Amino acid sequence: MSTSEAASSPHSRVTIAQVARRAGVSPTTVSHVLSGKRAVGAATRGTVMEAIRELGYRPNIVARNLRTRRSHMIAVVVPDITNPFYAVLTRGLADAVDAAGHGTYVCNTDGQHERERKFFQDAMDRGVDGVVFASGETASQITFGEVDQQTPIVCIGDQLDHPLCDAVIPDDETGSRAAGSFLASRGYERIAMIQGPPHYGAARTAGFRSAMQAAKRKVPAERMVRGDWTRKGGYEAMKALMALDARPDAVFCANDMMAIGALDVAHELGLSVPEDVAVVGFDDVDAATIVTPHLTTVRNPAYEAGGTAGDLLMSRMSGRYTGTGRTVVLPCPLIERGTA
Amino acid sequence: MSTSEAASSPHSRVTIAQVARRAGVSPTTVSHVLSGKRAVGAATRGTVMEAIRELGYRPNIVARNLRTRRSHMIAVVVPDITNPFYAVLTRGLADAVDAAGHGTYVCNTDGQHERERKFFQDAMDRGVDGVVFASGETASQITFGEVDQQTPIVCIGDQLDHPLCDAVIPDDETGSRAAGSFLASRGYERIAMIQGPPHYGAARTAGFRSAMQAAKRKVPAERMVRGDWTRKGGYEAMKALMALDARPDAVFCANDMMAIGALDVAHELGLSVPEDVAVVGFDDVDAATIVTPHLTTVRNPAYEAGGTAGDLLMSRMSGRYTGTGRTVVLPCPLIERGTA
DNA sequence: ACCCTGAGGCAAAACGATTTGATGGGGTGG
DNA sequence: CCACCCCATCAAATCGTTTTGCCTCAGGGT
Repeated sequence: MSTSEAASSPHSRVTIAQVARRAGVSPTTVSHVLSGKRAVGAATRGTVMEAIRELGYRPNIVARNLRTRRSHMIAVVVPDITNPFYAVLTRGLADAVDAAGHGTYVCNTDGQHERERKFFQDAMDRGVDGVVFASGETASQITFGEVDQQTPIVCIGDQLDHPLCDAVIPDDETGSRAAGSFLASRGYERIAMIQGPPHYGAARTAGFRSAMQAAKRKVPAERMVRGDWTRKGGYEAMKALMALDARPDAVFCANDMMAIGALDVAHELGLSVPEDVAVVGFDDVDAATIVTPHLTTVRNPAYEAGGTAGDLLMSRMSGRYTGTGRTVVLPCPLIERGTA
Repeated sequence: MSTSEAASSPHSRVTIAQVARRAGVSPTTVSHVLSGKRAVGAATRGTVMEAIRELGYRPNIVARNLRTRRSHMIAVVVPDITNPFYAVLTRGLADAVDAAGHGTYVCNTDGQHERERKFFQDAMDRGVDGVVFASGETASQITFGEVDQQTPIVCIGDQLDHPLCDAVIPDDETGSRAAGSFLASRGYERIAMIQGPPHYGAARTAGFRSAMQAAKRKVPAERMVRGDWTRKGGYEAMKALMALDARPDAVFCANDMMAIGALDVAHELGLSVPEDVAVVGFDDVDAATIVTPHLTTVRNPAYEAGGTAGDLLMSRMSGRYTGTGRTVVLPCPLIERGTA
């Protein structure tokens, strides 16, 4: 009894050949009714469909991938999925490509170059159809090695030199300029900035500087300090700032987590925000509206970035676009809330 | 600097056959030096390695997967990767299985049954080596259909009836009891609870009730309200609670986001926490230490849950364990902070 | 001398699909 | 009635590995 029916064949999956035999046709025909790549007679199609249903046939995707050289899988390599920014970005990507039947393979690099390389290689070996690279600002040639000319890559937040990979970059500079101008227009005089670590977040620093210059605010070196993107780093940087002789009356932070650390200091010192000191962040993570008062910040469009990355990828995968690397820049609007 | 051989094959990848030809051996031998499944002479091995290096050979993983019926890929299906709890869980899983060379394929279901099924099917079709299911509390038989007896499944937060799939469940009940007892021991009298939606989070409610009974606190029905896990839901539930004639002096919330919503209400009403009203949450998300005062809560060990899920999976995949479904329960310790 | 064993290697058969070239059959127009 | 073309179908090759069975050659024990 076990040979004849579907449910009774316990562990080996049904193959296309079995369906074909059952329907009294060749495997080719079954394949064609499934893919629709060639016409199949209505009667035959019916018989085949019937057989498929009866046997509970499910195509073996691995075999299909081998033959077609498409995996319908996209790798996204990020520093840490635990970081809300990257989680949202990943979700944006997933939503964008899901409809087309693509899965997303997530790689956490912790920002380590070694792991970035390893995962990139791994993704290539696995035959993913595309990779979106959002880890590290230095999407160097070295990371990718000799890029397989076939599989598209899109870098988020950085522009790779390679002509065949697209880039989506949030407009950090304009956003930061807006933040700076806003603070100046509010009448703050001694405006400081907590930057990212050396070699990181250069655009945010540049935008801020440009705004200060336009507003005729001097920014002495001691008012430009650095943090390591974390809450703790922001806390320490703010501490240093508040110990200055000419205490800043406003602080622009290169990301929200550091801004939250800065607010910790303000609370600790009994300073009221924004009266005694204003704070502006960058990213607009969820936590920005959890802290009190709600954080004024610049929105970093993570979800949209992931989405457009997916679109760029798919336009190349489908062959709809072939050509030199495109760059789409996303606006980063200022969001006024309670801290400035 | 580029190797002349590797670069000369412009777009088609090097196959094992080419390596074999170059080394003057058969593909079989190359495979054996790679896998070590059979002994290979030292000299031959040297020649082969050399050829591999020169040609820049990388094995085609898809082909390997087809033959070996292993994909070294694990699917994790969660409601939403954007939710910090699941992000952390996913990271725990990824870290656990990465060392063994397994990738993680993330599926967002938004809690919709339909998507849960679809992704589960999809994962199976793709030939993943295992799936951890952390979406929905109702990991029903229906979701899985007739489970392929081959590929292991582990459910997080729920115990599936199926005997062959393992479960890791955070001990919600004990944790909630601890929270309840704690509030009682602090002398709060009119203790309320904001539960999850109907049919969800039953264990948390049960633990709380048990604690109330042990502490001889009556909990009238109007003090047991429901939210939908969100901040907004918590806000509204808390509003209702605070409008009661006998206003509660302590509120246990079934998760942190609702607790944060509850705190919003307290602030809005000018009530001081914990003097006027105490609040305790559940989960210990990052935001718990961002809100002021810091949230007293019960820790939900997301990272560990993901990790042990990975371990359970791997022990089955390797054949180290075969047998009926195991259940490991993880403790949820109370973390005292500022709101109670 | 003979058997047995283990090491080292190869040819060929899977794995389960897709794709290509060929083939037969039926209609239509000349 | 023939030429022609299109539709439906099939057999066989292909994708790039792994794995199985077999062969040969050496060496050691009896």
